[in-house]
Amino acid sequence: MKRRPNGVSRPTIVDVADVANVSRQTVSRVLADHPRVAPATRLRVEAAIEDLGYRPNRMARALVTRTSLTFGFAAVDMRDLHFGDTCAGMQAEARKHGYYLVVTKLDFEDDRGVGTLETLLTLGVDGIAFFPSFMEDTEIELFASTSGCPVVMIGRGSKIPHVVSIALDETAAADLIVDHLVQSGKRRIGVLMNEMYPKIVHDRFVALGRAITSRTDGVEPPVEADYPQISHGRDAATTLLQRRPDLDAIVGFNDTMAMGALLACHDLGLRVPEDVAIVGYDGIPFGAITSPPLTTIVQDSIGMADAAFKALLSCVQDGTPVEGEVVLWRPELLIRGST
Amino acid sequence: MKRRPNGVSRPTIVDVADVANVSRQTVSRVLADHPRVAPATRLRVEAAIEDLGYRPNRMARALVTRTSLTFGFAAVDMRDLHFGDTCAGMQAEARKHGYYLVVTKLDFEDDRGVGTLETLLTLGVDGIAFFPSFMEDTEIELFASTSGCPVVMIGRGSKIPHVVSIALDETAAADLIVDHLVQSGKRRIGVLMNEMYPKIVHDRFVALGRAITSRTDGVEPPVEADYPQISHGRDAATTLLQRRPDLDAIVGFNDTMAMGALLACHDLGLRVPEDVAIVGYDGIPFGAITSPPLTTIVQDSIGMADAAFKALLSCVQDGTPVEGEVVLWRPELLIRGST
DNA sequence: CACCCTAGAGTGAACGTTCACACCGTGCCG
DNA sequence: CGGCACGGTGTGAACGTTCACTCTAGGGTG
Repeated sequence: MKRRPNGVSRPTIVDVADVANVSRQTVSRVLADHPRVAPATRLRVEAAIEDLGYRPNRMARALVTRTSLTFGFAAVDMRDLHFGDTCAGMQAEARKHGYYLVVTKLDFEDDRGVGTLETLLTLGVDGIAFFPSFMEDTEIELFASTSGCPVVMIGRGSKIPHVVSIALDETAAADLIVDHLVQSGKRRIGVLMNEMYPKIVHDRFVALGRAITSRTDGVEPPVEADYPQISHGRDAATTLLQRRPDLDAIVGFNDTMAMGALLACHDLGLRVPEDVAIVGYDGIPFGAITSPPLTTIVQDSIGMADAAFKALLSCVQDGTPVEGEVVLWRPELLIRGST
Repeated sequence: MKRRPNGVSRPTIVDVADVANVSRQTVSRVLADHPRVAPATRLRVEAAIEDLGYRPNRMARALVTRTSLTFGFAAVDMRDLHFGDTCAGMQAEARKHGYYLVVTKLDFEDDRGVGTLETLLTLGVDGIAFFPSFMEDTEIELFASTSGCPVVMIGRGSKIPHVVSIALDETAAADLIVDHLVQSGKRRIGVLMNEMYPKIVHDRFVALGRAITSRTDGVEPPVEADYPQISHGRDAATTLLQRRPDLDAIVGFNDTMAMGALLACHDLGLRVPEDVAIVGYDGIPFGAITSPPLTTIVQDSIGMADAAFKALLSCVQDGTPVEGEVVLWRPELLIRGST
């Protein structure tokens, strides 16, 4: 048996076999619910398993089956509620299908995140879902093509070979926001980004820029680009509003940033939404209880998680290689008091 | 090489050995930075590794070394910011020491969580840290004593054999809160709990009850116990305040619950803190931006995470069995506008 | 010159499991 | 009654790695 730091050893399949007076293979068959085991034998084996408190070693199993029934999930920060919800959604789905989810923080310093994904591979996961916060598309493609397992990217709608991309339709989302703001009479729209997720930010920023220029044609300088060095939305928004006091609307990269902008407006004595309207992304619960409550683009994190899991599962089960597919998610604008 | 669903195979140590014209053992020595390898050979092996994109298989390695350099972490919900911060802290610490953290959701339905921890074991982790949301102490003891690896419990200060407990000093925290409320002239204190984490709730509830009875001696019915069926603090607080309109203070199990109570007061036209004072636990960032901002017991999630990691690491390195130790964390009351 | 030591490299076994195959006995069919 | 199918079980090999040991060549020492 296995000797471990606390002095206890875990029994192996051979220990069970000895107790039940059968061969390892018979125990293995019982574990796999194989039909050709005599009922009496099965009972003896099950008793031995119970007695010894035996649990199969998934690593040894994975080594020979080349399948660990484990998927990897990686994001920069699980406390971000959009990432967290997606993670929880995948976890639930995995559980339903007998899979296990190994979750890890995606680390910028670790080769922009590729190193983290590589580590997941060495851990033997059967597939990987991740948010591409820092990685270049070419890096992702290289990783996916050498990974030996299906790879799903969430949050960015680029078409990358060997990768399934699941993402919000940023163009549609930007259109929803800008249409709404323009209808509310807003014309000078500022955009508040966040350097934490440059790759996701980029698409969103570009989409908003396009939507703004196309809607507010020539009336006013259409967009104020801002990649703040400071992560906190409050400071970023304060800086932005001091530099551009004529702004009448601010779109935050996510709800947290937008809530920072809300505070900045309070600080500066600006009324929301009369002086400045504010919009966020994600639809986190806290956004409902700010004053005024936050207008936001709701992301269907659970739906995306389901789609991600199913993509991984079908690849693994069919053995079909991933071809590079983009699944766009339809955004929904939840209009509340801040606009 | 390894055949996988996307048709790509990952090279093994033997592939590297073949390319570099050495034996597997020599490659293994290069990987382990063994001194007795000729410089020329080392270079050849490193080139082969780079060429093939080889990464060692941690499962195979763990199988023979009986060490995976991996710790498991489990909590009910990573989106809870206290759990999330602790997780992030452990992840950072693990990374520093060359360890990998496998994170998982603790599932009530899975044998009250024990099943989840068992699965972590079958995955081959060298140690486990977890929040004991549903498990009975006896179950935890049984698990720990048969686990074969060090086990750290965070969030509950029970002395359990074979388990290191790291927890907030609930008595001290309750004293801080109640002293402060009494000094502010409050006498009828309601307590708002949350059925999601019954085991943590219990200690907190008991500590608050003791503190309240000892401070508000006989003047008024001292404590209103409430284990709401509804998880949302707003509903729970509304119910509580309708049933006990005489309450002049509410303590929430965590900041999220307390924020719900804040909303309930707004709903009912009660002024905070004049009519009802509100206190939470955890010190999450959103608590700073409510109106009024939330008074709260700050938990040092990162410090606890460090302590948990170090406990696991020293057990693994020294091979010393865990004896059952309780580490209490000193609470800090952050007084803001809600009291 | 015999001896031993050491640097550098390789070989078989083991970790805990499953896969492919072989084996044996029994019952049914022709 | 011979043959065959099949239920039930066991055995060797393999998965990818490291450990413990062995081997070889060369150099220093007495």
